[in-house]
Amino acid sequence: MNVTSERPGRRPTIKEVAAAAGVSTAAVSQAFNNKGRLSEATRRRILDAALELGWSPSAPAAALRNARTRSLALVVRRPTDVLGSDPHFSELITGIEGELAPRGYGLLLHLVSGDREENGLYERLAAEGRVDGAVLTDARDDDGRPALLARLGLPAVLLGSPDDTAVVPRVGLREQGAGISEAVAHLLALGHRRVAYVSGPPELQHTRVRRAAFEDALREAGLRPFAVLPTDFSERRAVGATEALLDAAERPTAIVYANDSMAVCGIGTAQRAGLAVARDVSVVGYDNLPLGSWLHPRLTTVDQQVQRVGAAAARMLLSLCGEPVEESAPTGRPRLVVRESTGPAPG
Amino acid sequence: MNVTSERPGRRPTIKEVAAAAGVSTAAVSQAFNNKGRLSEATRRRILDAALELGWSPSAPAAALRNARTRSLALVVRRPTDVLGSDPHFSELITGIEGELAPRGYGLLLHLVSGDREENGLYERLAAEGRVDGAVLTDARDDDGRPALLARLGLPAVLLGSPDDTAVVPRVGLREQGAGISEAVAHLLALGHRRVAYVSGPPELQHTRVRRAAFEDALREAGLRPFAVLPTDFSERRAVGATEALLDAAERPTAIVYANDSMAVCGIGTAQRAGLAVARDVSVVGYDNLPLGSWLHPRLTTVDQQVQRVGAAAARMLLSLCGEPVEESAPTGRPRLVVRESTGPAPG
DNA sequence: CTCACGAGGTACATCGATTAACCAATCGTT
DNA sequence: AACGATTGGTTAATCGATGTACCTCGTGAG
Repeated sequence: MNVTSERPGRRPTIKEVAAAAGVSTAAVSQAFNNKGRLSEATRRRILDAALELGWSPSAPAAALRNARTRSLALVVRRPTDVLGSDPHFSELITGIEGELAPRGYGLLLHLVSGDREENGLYERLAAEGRVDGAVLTDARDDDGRPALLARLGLPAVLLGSPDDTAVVPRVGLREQGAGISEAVAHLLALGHRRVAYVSGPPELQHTRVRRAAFEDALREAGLRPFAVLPTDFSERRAVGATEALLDAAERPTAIVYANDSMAVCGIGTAQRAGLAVARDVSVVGYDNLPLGSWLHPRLTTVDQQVQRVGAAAARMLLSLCGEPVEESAPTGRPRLVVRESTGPAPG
Repeated sequence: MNVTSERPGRRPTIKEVAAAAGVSTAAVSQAFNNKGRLSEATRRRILDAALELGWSPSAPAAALRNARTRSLALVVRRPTDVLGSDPHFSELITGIEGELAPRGYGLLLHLVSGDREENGLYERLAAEGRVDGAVLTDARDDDGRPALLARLGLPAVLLGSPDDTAVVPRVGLREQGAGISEAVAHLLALGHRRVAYVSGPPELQHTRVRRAAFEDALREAGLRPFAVLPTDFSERRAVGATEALLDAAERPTAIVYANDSMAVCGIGTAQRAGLAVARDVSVVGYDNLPLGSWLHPRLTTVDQQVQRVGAAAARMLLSLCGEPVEESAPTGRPRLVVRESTGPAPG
């Protein structure tokens, strides 16, 4: 461990490694990148010397030379209120990082509050050459980001219904509506007839998909939604929507929420109103956050495997960046997880 | 907008800007860094040309030249089970990013599962010169990271009880135990005498601090803890500890948890056991996650302002990296937030 | 008139790694 | 023995921005 004796902060350079191994810097580079032609003996000697000195190629130098930084951007849009986004993004990041880490890639995380800020950030990241690509979340209708990123020449993937014909490939589970359909079927089988939906922000694409699935599933059973209330995913709106529903003359016997966080708010609101969840009113969430199973009653929800989708998105993006990765689309579809927050329709 | 006509992906370089402005590349650099001596006229001409071409200095090139990347690392250790860490880190990241973004810094986020992996990662980040510094979370007893980072010459701050004499400065609220003391006082005032504590992993430093505060506060009232049960912050252990406590012959009338996530699990467990939280058993959490106020009953908890601490840590670290930032220590101390999960001791 | 000086810029080396082009042995072949 | 091919490397240019040392004017003083 003579490493310890080195003056801290002084990083060794390729030159020193080359000197230590008695070769040229080119040889060192070749040894590390498995290019060129080196005898197994010298290759080993070089790697040993590098290990001894604790050397790794300087990322900025390599990035400058190769025009590739080996890091990807994830920009998280965090509107006014936090609700719902957090655990979702944690899962997503877990999935992404799982693919990046073993390949030596880094994830550059940014939080923004709005449209202009997000776009400006992409411009800057591209102009500065800070990242090789970006993961776009929360596909919106009339989403300007794909075009922007295309113009910037920055590889990207968008999370949403699969569609590889688009400017920017989309990664996600197929049959996005399936989970909601299953949820409605589950409720209908329990005898529910007055079913309401508390949706997310209208501009998000998945809001439309889920809402349509909800309405279609009811229509096929010859029913109409009790109500469909849009929210901005904030606690205030989630609580407000729930209160409005529960205050109705003939209140719904079941409420489906566009995400788990709102469902939790809904459960709290119902309980505060003196109702027993599952017995008086059934609640269904969406996302299958761990949180859902801590509660009493445990939340019936739709699992959409955010983590696996994130991993698939990362692989797709890496592949777009020229990395040798097989880009396996995420298999399966959103699935209902029946727990305790749903029960037979009252009365 | 002749920018649109450019071939995508072809980033302009400083040379082109220099040519466009009719000056040397050195002048362009000086204009952007406010160094050297340039007339106001040429400076403006250069900035205009850069804007026109959409140029920003290449981050890798600048990093190579200056030995500073303008990005910081946050390594999140994510053990077996996720519980508790997620929302906490979301808050932390929010606080950090709020300071980094306006200064053009980036946050490189990594997830690791263990000790060796975390240390190896720091070695690599330092060796590759990928970051200028790192934020260390979850101070542990016998924590090897400060020494490691010092050896690597990588500036760092550690979240925990303030202590700027240490190898690596620590940033956090003062009087870390105050929140727990307040919680115990609150419970005692409500008439509770059998109070239990469900703690976090023993190796974490805050576990010891909070536990000591808990025991001290009870001792001052001439009482002893009903029990102190350690956990690993997992749902399983949180539920298990709660069940053990509630199964006891003379069960505790109040339980204090080392974080909100476990408290939520505890509430669920108590309810499942047929108990009414606040009436039959009081519950106190720690962290003041948004989640706590969605529940019914709303969670009484300790606010430790993770976001503000994160911001302070970021400022401290930026300052260590040579950035002109005033490093204001986070003011205040952990405070009890009384909501609905605590009530008078039963009968 | 000449020289020193400052204002305003420029030329060039440099950061560390990569790679195309090149070169010196060695080997097998006829 | 002579020659092409192969092996195992090396040399030098390059990526884009930055900073030091230097150069060139115009001006004011002596």
